[in-house]
Amino acid sequence: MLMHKFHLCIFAARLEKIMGKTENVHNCVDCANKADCFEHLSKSELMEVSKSKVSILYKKGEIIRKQGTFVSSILIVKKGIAKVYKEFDHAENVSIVDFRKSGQLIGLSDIYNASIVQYSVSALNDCEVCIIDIRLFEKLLNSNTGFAVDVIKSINNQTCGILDFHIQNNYKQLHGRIAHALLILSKHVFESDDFNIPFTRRDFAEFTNMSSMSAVRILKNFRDDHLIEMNNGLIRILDNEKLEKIFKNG
Amino acid sequence: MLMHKFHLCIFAARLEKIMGKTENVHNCVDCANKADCFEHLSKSELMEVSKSKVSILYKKGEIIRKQGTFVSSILIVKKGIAKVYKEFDHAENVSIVDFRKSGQLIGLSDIYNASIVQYSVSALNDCEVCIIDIRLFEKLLNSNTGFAVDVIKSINNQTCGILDFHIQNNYKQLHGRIAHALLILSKHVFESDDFNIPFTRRDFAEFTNMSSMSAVRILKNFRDDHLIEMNNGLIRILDNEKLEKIFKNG
DNA sequence: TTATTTTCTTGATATAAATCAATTTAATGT
DNA sequence: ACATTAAATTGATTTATATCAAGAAAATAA
Repeated sequence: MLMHKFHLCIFAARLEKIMGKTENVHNCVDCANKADCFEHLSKSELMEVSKSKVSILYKKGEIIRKQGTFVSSILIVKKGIAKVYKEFDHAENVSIVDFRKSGQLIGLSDIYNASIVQYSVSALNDCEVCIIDIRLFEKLLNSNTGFAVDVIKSINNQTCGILDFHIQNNYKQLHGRIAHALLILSKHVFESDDFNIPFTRRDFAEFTNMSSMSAVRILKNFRDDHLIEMNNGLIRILDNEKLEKIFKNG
Repeated sequence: MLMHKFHLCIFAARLEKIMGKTENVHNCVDCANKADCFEHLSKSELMEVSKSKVSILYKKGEIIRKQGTFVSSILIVKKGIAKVYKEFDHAENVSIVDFRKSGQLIGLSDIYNASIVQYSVSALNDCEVCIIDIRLFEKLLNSNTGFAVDVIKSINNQTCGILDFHIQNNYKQLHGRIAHALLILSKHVFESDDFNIPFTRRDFAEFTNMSSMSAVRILKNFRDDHLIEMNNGLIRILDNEKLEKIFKNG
């Protein structure tokens, strides 16, 4: 039933694009979830974005963008949390690169760089995503310095954290890695000490580069030691300081 | 003796800056090792860079930029190869992030991002480095869209490769990692199948995140199997295909 | 040059983490 | 509500890699 409703939504959005409807339901000018860099666009530039963008709903687990396809757009997460991940060996192995939430951009690293999508993206929970033609995005970059500067800011902000996470991961052993992941999730992704989200043991494993059995064991350790609580999907951080300590000590 | 000469060089360059000398020996307009993004600057903009930049010589092993200090400049490698690395636990542990060579920029990821230097940089061999005030760099970004676009291009180009290397590293075991490192060094850093450079076993270990003993063992394996040759500092790749295979199979 | 420190090398041992295997629990589709 | 598939769990075993230790070689300083 829900599935059905969902497909209708996608269909409607796609139809809108196909039909060349010039007025979107959601107007970029008044959008509350605008990415930071769009603040520097003029009203007319925003109108141009409004006219050419589409907004799509993705159901939990759906693939939003597939590694290896041609780059054609920049995405902006409006609702939900998207998971950015790298596939290896024909998707047999996966490494989660980052998470993106409301107001955050996806695909910035493809601009003027690769014509091929470098990372797959899927919906961790139900997501609403705005899709902007990359040619429009690049046109705006070429005509608006304030915008370009803000895009540089966004890129640096994103990659700095990601690279750091993965480099640190290399240096830590399992307990430190899971502690790190929990801290990142609570402080930067969900921004709360408890979060109810379909974040599986496997996601933990793919985020921290370990086997899912190891992730299970360590999460169990943490639960036994009352550092966290885990009940049917809800994760709650009970002892931030101890997690920080475990993270720091490797 | 050489040391002495070197210190004089640095001193001269620093003196030049202090004295406010308006003509540098090396003029940015005619510089052959310009970073790509400088190609889009006008002659007057390049003259401005020329006037305010300094060119410094660093001896093999010297620290060019130290993690944790305040960001004040963007660096351009003119000669030699610089090593960008992250320090952990008060520099007891180190992870090499990237290498930069002639025409490549250092510090792009700090622009409009962190006020604190994120990675240390040292000279792998003798280096000549141009130092540009970050305020001038940011001023140019704000006034020249072509320049901003080229900087985005450079940033994406750099970070894409770095992130990929480190994510893949997490997934591979020792042989695969060393093979990967050798391929990166020969194809992208030194751009030759043999290179004579002070690249120690420890550098290999810090680049691929393993103990230096493991690096020694695996390099020995590779030498015994005639995949590489190593004699007093010279490294020569003998069998690219086999290395590729080892890299791919993990 | 000799002395001294650092890096390299190798074997033996310890340990962390993956893999294998088998069961339980939860999620999903019909 | 049932059947089916997928995810979580746990113990036993194996494997990869780090650590320890001690000597050789090389680089650097005196």
